[in-house]
Amino acid sequence: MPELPEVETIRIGLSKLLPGYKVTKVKHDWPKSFPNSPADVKAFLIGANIKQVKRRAKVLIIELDSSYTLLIHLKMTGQLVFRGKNEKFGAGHPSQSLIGKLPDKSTRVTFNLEKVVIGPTYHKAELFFNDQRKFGWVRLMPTVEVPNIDFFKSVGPEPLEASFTAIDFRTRLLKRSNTSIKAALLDQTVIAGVGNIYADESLWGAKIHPATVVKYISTVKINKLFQELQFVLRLSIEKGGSTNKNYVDAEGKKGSYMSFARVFRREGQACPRCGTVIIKTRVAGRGTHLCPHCQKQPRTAKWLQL
DNA sequence: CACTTGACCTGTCCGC
DNA sequence: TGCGGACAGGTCAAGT
Repeated sequence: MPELPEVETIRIGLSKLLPGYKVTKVKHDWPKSFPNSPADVKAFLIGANIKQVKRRAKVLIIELDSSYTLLIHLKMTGQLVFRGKNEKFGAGHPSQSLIGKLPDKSTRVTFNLEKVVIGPTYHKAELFFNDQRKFGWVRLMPTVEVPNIDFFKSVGPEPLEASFTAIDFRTRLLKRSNTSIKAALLDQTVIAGVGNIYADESLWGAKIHPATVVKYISTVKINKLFQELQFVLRLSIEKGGSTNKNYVDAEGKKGSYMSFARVFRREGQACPRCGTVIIKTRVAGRGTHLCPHCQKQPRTAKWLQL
Protein backbone atom coordinates (compact mmCIF):
# COMPACT_ATOMS: atom_id res chain seq x y z
CA MET A 1 0.00 0.00 0.00
CA PRO A 2 1.68 3.00 1.24
CA GLU A 3 4.71 4.22 -0.59
CA LEU A 4 6.98 7.05 0.55
CA PRO A 5 4.38 9.87 0.31
CA GLU A 6 1.73 7.92 2.19
CA VAL A 7 4.10 6.86 4.98
CA GLU A 8 5.46 10.41 5.17
CA THR A 9 1.90 11.78 5.44
CA ILE A 10 1.23 9.40 8.34
CA ARG A 11 4.53 10.39 9.94
CA ILE A 12 3.63 14.08 9.76
CA GLY A 13 0.23 13.35 11.29
CA LEU A 14 1.53 11.16 14.08
CA SER A 15 4.31 13.65 14.88
CA LYS A 16 1.64 16.15 15.82
CA LEU A 17 -0.41 13.64 17.80
CA LEU A 18 1.76 11.08 19.57
CA PRO A 19 4.71 12.72 21.38
CA GLY A 20 4.04 12.99 25.10
CA TYR A 21 1.68 10.04 25.27
CA LYS A 22 2.46 7.08 27.48
CA VAL A 23 1.59 3.58 26.27
CA THR A 24 -0.63 1.99 28.92
CA LYS A 25 -1.84 -1.19 27.25
CA VAL A 26 -1.31 -3.17 24.05
CA LYS A 27 -3.60 -5.74 22.50
CA HIS A 28 -2.64 -7.85 19.49
CA ASP A 29 -4.24 -10.91 18.00
CA TRP A 30 -2.14 -11.82 14.94
CA PRO A 31 1.32 -12.93 16.17
CA LYS A 32 3.03 -12.25 12.84
CA SER A 33 1.86 -8.63 13.03
CA PHE A 34 3.70 -8.11 16.32
CA PRO A 35 6.02 -11.00 17.20
CA ASN A 36 7.72 -9.59 20.31
CA SER A 37 7.38 -11.57 23.52
CA PRO A 38 4.83 -10.41 26.12
CA ALA A 39 7.73 -9.98 28.54
CA ASP A 40 9.49 -7.50 26.24
CA VAL A 41 6.26 -5.65 25.59
CA LYS A 42 5.65 -5.34 29.32
CA ALA A 43 9.22 -4.29 30.10
CA PHE A 44 9.95 -1.84 27.29
CA LEU A 45 6.65 -0.68 25.81
CA ILE A 46 4.07 -0.53 28.60
CA GLY A 47 4.74 2.61 30.61
CA ALA A 48 7.07 4.08 27.99
CA ASN A 49 6.53 7.60 26.66
CA ILE A 50 6.59 8.41 22.97
CA LYS A 51 9.41 10.80 22.08
CA GLN A 52 9.24 11.24 18.32
CA VAL A 53 8.04 9.72 15.06
CA LYS A 54 10.45 9.27 12.15
CA ARG A 55 10.48 7.55 8.78
CA ARG A 56 13.05 5.68 6.73
CA ALA A 57 11.98 4.33 3.33
CA LYS A 58 8.46 2.95 3.92
CA VAL A 59 9.06 2.18 7.60
CA LEU A 60 7.67 4.27 10.46
CA ILE A 61 9.93 4.66 13.48
CA ILE A 62 8.34 5.52 16.84
CA GLU A 63 10.99 6.30 19.44
CA LEU A 64 10.23 5.66 23.10
CA ASP A 65 11.93 6.94 26.24
CA SER A 66 12.60 3.33 27.34
CA SER A 67 15.56 3.16 24.94
CA TYR A 68 13.34 0.98 22.75
CA THR A 69 11.73 1.82 19.42
CA LEU A 70 8.65 0.62 17.55
CA LEU A 71 9.17 -0.08 13.85
CA ILE A 72 6.06 -0.35 11.72
CA HIS A 73 5.74 -1.46 8.09
CA LEU A 74 2.30 -1.09 6.51
CA LYS A 75 3.05 -3.18 3.41
CA MET A 76 -0.02 -3.27 1.11
CA THR A 77 -3.08 -2.57 3.26
CA GLY A 78 -1.76 -1.31 6.58
CA GLN A 79 -3.25 1.67 8.38
CA LEU A 80 -2.14 3.49 11.52
CA VAL A 81 -5.00 5.51 12.91
CA PHE A 82 -5.07 7.68 16.01
CA ARG A 83 -8.33 8.23 17.87
CA GLY A 84 -8.96 10.33 20.93
CA LYS A 85 -11.09 8.42 23.42
CA ASN A 86 -14.82 8.82 22.64
CA GLU A 87 -13.97 10.41 19.32
CA LYS A 88 -16.01 8.68 16.63
CA PHE A 89 -14.55 9.57 13.25
CA GLY A 90 -11.17 11.16 13.80
CA ALA A 91 -10.25 14.81 13.77
CA GLY A 92 -11.22 15.48 10.15
CA HIS A 93 -14.64 15.98 8.64
CA PRO A 94 -16.56 12.66 8.66
CA SER A 95 -16.90 12.73 4.85
CA GLN A 96 -13.11 12.60 4.49
CA SER A 97 -12.88 9.55 6.71
CA LEU A 98 -12.72 6.16 5.07
CA ILE A 99 -13.23 4.23 8.25
CA GLY A 100 -15.78 4.35 11.02
CA LYS A 101 -15.76 2.78 14.43
CA LEU A 102 -12.50 1.25 15.63
CA PRO A 103 -11.33 -1.37 16.31
CA ASP A 104 -12.75 -3.11 13.25
CA LYS A 105 -12.14 -6.57 11.86
CA SER A 106 -8.85 -5.56 10.23
CA THR A 107 -7.41 -4.25 13.53
CA ARG A 108 -4.31 -6.29 14.40
CA VAL A 109 -2.83 -4.19 17.20
CA THR A 110 -4.41 -1.65 19.57
CA PHE A 111 -2.23 0.68 21.65
CA ASN A 112 -3.91 2.42 24.58
CA LEU A 113 -2.39 5.81 25.34
CA GLU A 114 -2.58 8.36 28.12
CA LYS A 115 -1.23 11.86 28.44
CA VAL A 116 -1.06 14.04 31.53
CA VAL A 117 -2.66 17.36 30.69
CA ILE A 118 -3.21 19.42 33.81
CA GLY A 119 -2.70 18.10 37.31
CA PRO A 120 -4.52 14.82 37.75
CA THR A 121 -6.38 15.04 34.42
CA TYR A 122 -5.48 12.48 31.76
CA HIS A 123 -6.21 12.52 28.06
CA LYS A 124 -6.86 9.05 26.78
CA ALA A 125 -6.39 7.94 23.18
CA GLU A 126 -5.86 4.83 21.09
CA LEU A 127 -3.63 4.01 18.16
CA PHE A 128 -4.92 1.28 15.85
CA PHE A 129 -2.76 -0.78 13.51
CA ASN A 130 -5.18 -2.16 10.91
CA ASP A 131 -4.10 -4.49 8.15
CA GLN A 132 -6.58 -6.38 6.02
CA ARG A 133 -4.00 -8.59 4.30
CA LYS A 134 -1.78 -9.18 7.34
CA PHE A 135 1.45 -8.48 5.42
CA GLY A 136 2.44 -5.56 7.64
CA TRP A 137 4.23 -5.76 10.95
CA VAL A 138 5.14 -3.99 14.17
CA ARG A 139 8.48 -4.68 15.92
CA LEU A 140 9.81 -3.50 19.26
CA MET A 141 13.59 -3.31 19.47
CA PRO A 142 16.39 -1.44 21.23
CA THR A 143 16.80 1.97 19.63
CA VAL A 144 20.53 1.44 19.13
CA GLU A 145 19.81 -1.73 17.11
CA VAL A 146 17.48 -0.04 14.63
CA PRO A 147 20.16 0.96 12.08
CA ASN A 148 21.47 -2.62 12.15
CA ILE A 149 18.40 -4.43 10.88
CA ASP A 150 18.98 -6.05 7.49
CA PHE A 151 16.46 -3.83 5.72
CA PHE A 152 18.02 -0.56 6.89
CA LYS A 153 21.54 -1.78 6.14
CA SER A 154 20.65 -2.54 2.52
CA VAL A 155 18.05 0.13 1.69
CA GLY A 156 19.04 2.90 -0.72
CA PRO A 157 19.07 6.67 -0.10
CA GLU A 158 16.00 8.83 0.46
CA PRO A 159 15.07 10.33 -2.93
CA LEU A 160 14.02 13.68 -1.46
CA GLU A 161 17.15 14.27 0.63
CA ALA A 162 18.93 17.41 -0.51
CA SER A 163 22.19 15.47 -0.72
CA PHE A 164 20.74 13.00 -3.22
CA THR A 165 21.67 14.09 -6.74
CA ALA A 166 20.85 13.04 -10.29
CA ILE A 167 24.35 11.61 -10.52
CA ASP A 168 23.73 9.40 -7.46
CA PHE A 169 20.42 8.38 -8.97
CA ARG A 170 22.00 7.24 -12.23
CA THR A 171 24.90 5.49 -10.49
CA ARG A 172 22.53 3.53 -8.28
CA LEU A 173 20.14 2.62 -11.11
CA LEU A 174 23.09 1.18 -13.00
CA LYS A 175 23.49 -1.39 -10.23
CA ARG A 176 20.55 -2.99 -12.02
CA SER A 177 21.68 -2.22 -15.53
CA ASN A 178 20.31 -5.37 -17.19
CA THR A 179 16.80 -5.21 -15.83
CA SER A 180 13.82 -3.01 -16.67
CA ILE A 181 13.77 0.55 -15.36
CA LYS A 182 10.54 -0.26 -13.56
CA ALA A 183 12.13 -3.18 -11.66
CA ALA A 184 15.11 -0.95 -10.81
CA LEU A 185 12.87 1.83 -9.44
CA LEU A 186 10.95 -0.66 -7.30
CA ASP A 187 14.17 -2.15 -5.90
CA GLN A 188 14.47 -0.67 -2.40
CA THR A 189 18.24 -1.22 -2.34
CA VAL A 190 18.55 1.18 -5.30
CA ILE A 191 16.37 4.01 -3.94
CA ALA A 192 14.15 4.06 -0.87
CA GLY A 193 10.40 4.48 -0.90
CA VAL A 194 9.34 4.15 -4.55
CA GLY A 195 6.44 1.78 -5.23
CA ASN A 196 4.11 0.93 -8.06
CA ILE A 197 2.19 4.21 -8.21
CA TYR A 198 5.13 6.62 -8.32
CA ALA A 199 7.20 4.35 -10.55
CA ASP A 200 4.46 4.50 -13.22
CA GLU A 201 3.80 8.21 -12.68
CA SER A 202 7.45 9.27 -12.91
CA LEU A 203 8.15 7.09 -15.98
CA TRP A 204 5.21 8.72 -17.76
CA GLY A 205 6.62 12.14 -16.81
CA ALA A 206 10.02 11.25 -18.28
CA LYS A 207 8.47 9.55 -21.36
CA ILE A 208 10.26 6.26 -20.66
CA HIS A 209 8.67 2.91 -21.36
CA PRO A 210 8.72 0.94 -18.05
CA ALA A 211 10.18 -2.17 -19.74
CA THR A 212 13.22 -0.32 -21.11
CA VAL A 213 16.49 -1.93 -20.02
CA VAL A 214 18.32 0.46 -17.69
CA LYS A 215 21.69 0.48 -19.46
CA TYR A 216 20.12 1.70 -22.71
CA ILE A 217 18.53 4.81 -21.19
CA SER A 218 20.38 8.05 -21.94
CA THR A 219 21.77 10.22 -19.18
CA VAL A 220 19.45 13.00 -20.32
CA LYS A 221 16.43 10.73 -19.82
CA ILE A 222 17.71 9.53 -16.44
CA ASN A 223 18.08 13.16 -15.35
CA LYS A 224 14.54 13.82 -16.48
CA LEU A 225 13.32 10.78 -14.55
CA PHE A 226 15.08 12.03 -11.44
CA GLN A 227 13.22 15.35 -11.69
CA GLU A 228 9.89 13.69 -12.39
CA LEU A 229 10.28 11.25 -9.51
CA GLN A 230 10.99 14.07 -7.06
CA PHE A 231 8.10 16.02 -8.53
CA VAL A 232 5.49 13.26 -8.09
CA LEU A 233 6.73 12.35 -4.60
CA ARG A 234 6.61 15.97 -3.45
CA LEU A 235 3.23 16.61 -5.06
CA SER A 236 1.79 13.52 -3.43
CA ILE A 237 3.05 14.45 0.04
CA GLU A 238 1.41 17.84 -0.49
CA LYS A 239 -1.86 16.10 -1.43
CA GLY A 240 -1.74 13.74 1.54
CA GLY A 241 -0.80 10.67 -0.52
CA SER A 242 -2.81 8.39 -2.80
CA THR A 243 -5.93 6.58 -1.68
CA ASN A 244 -6.37 3.83 -4.21
CA LYS A 245 -8.42 1.70 -1.86
CA ASN A 246 -7.37 1.32 1.77
CA TYR A 247 -4.92 4.10 2.51
CA VAL A 248 -5.79 6.64 5.20
CA ASP A 249 -3.66 9.06 7.19
CA ALA A 250 -3.18 9.17 10.96
CA GLU A 251 -6.64 10.67 11.40
CA GLY A 252 -8.39 8.23 9.08
CA LYS A 253 -8.60 10.65 6.12
CA LYS A 254 -8.00 9.79 2.48
CA GLY A 255 -5.24 11.30 0.35
CA SER A 256 -6.08 13.12 -2.89
CA TYR A 257 -3.12 12.39 -5.20
CA MET A 258 -5.17 9.91 -7.25
CA SER A 259 -7.13 12.81 -8.75
CA PHE A 260 -3.80 14.24 -9.98
CA ALA A 261 -2.45 10.92 -11.27
CA ARG A 262 -1.70 10.94 -14.99
CA VAL A 263 -1.55 7.20 -15.74
CA PHE A 264 -1.89 5.13 -12.59
CA ARG A 265 -5.25 3.34 -12.63
CA ARG A 266 -6.30 5.43 -15.62
CA GLU A 267 -6.31 2.74 -18.31
CA GLY A 268 -8.90 3.49 -20.98
CA GLN A 269 -8.66 7.25 -20.36
CA ALA A 270 -6.89 9.84 -22.50
CA CYS A 271 -3.23 10.63 -21.87
CA PRO A 272 -3.23 14.20 -20.49
CA ARG A 273 -0.27 15.05 -22.75
CA CYS A 274 -1.24 13.62 -26.15
CA GLY A 275 -4.75 12.18 -25.84
CA THR A 276 -3.79 8.60 -26.69
CA VAL A 277 -5.67 5.97 -24.69
CA ILE A 278 -3.68 4.84 -21.65
CA ILE A 279 -3.11 1.10 -21.40
CA LYS A 280 -2.42 -1.30 -18.56
CA THR A 281 0.13 -4.06 -18.99
CA ARG A 282 2.51 -6.10 -16.84
CA VAL A 283 6.16 -5.21 -16.22
CA ALA A 284 8.42 -6.57 -13.47
CA GLY A 285 5.49 -8.69 -12.30
CA ARG A 286 3.38 -5.65 -11.49
CA GLY A 287 0.39 -4.02 -13.10
CA THR A 288 1.86 -1.15 -15.16
CA HIS A 289 0.13 1.87 -16.66
CA LEU A 290 1.52 3.84 -19.59
CA CYS A 291 0.80 5.93 -22.63
CA PRO A 292 1.78 3.87 -25.70
CA HIS A 293 2.44 7.05 -27.70
CA CYS A 294 4.52 9.02 -25.19
CA GLN A 295 6.26 5.93 -23.86
CA LYS A 296 7.15 3.95 -26.95
CA GLN A 297 8.40 0.46 -26.37
CA PRO A 298 12.03 0.48 -27.53
CA ARG A 299 13.88 -2.49 -29.02
CA THR A 300 15.73 -2.54 -25.75
CA ALA A 301 12.59 -3.44 -23.83
CA LYS A 302 12.97 -6.34 -21.46
CA TRP A 303 10.35 -8.62 -22.99
CA LEU A 304 11.77 -8.34 -26.52
CA GLN A 305 15.04 -9.89 -25.43
CA LEU A 306 13.34 -13.22 -24.81
C1' DC B 1 26.04 -13.37 -9.00
C1' DA B 2 21.95 -11.07 -11.35
C1' DC B 3 17.52 -11.50 -12.02
C1' DT B 4 12.64 -13.43 -11.83
C1' DT B 5 8.91 -15.78 -9.68
C1' DG B 6 6.07 -17.42 -5.94
C1' DA B 7 4.49 -16.95 -1.26
C1' DC B 8 2.58 -14.42 2.37
C1' DC B 9 -3.14 -12.96 3.31
C1' DT B 10 -7.96 -11.13 2.67
C1' DG B 11 -11.30 -9.07 -0.16
C1' DT B 12 -13.32 -7.69 -4.43
C1' DC B 13 -14.39 -7.83 -9.07
C1' DC B 14 -15.17 -10.09 -13.49
C1' DG B 15 -16.49 -13.82 -16.61
C1' DC B 16 -18.96 -18.07 -17.09
C1' DT C 1 -26.53 -16.07 -7.27
C1' DG C 2 -22.51 -19.14 -7.25
C1' DC C 3 -17.84 -20.31 -8.23
C1' DG C 4 -13.13 -19.95 -9.91
C1' DG C 5 -9.49 -17.09 -11.05
C1' DA C 6 -7.01 -12.85 -11.36
C1' DC C 7 -5.65 -9.02 -9.04
C1' DA C 8 -4.46 -5.35 -5.26
C1' DG C 9 -0.08 0.06 -2.84
C1' DG C 10 5.42 -4.64 -0.66
C1' DT C 11 9.02 -7.53 0.48
C1' DC C 12 11.28 -11.99 1.13
C1' DA C 13 12.79 -16.68 0.00
C1' DA C 14 13.49 -19.80 -3.39
C1' DG C 15 14.11 -20.69 -8.09
C1' DT C 16 16.61 -20.29 -12.83
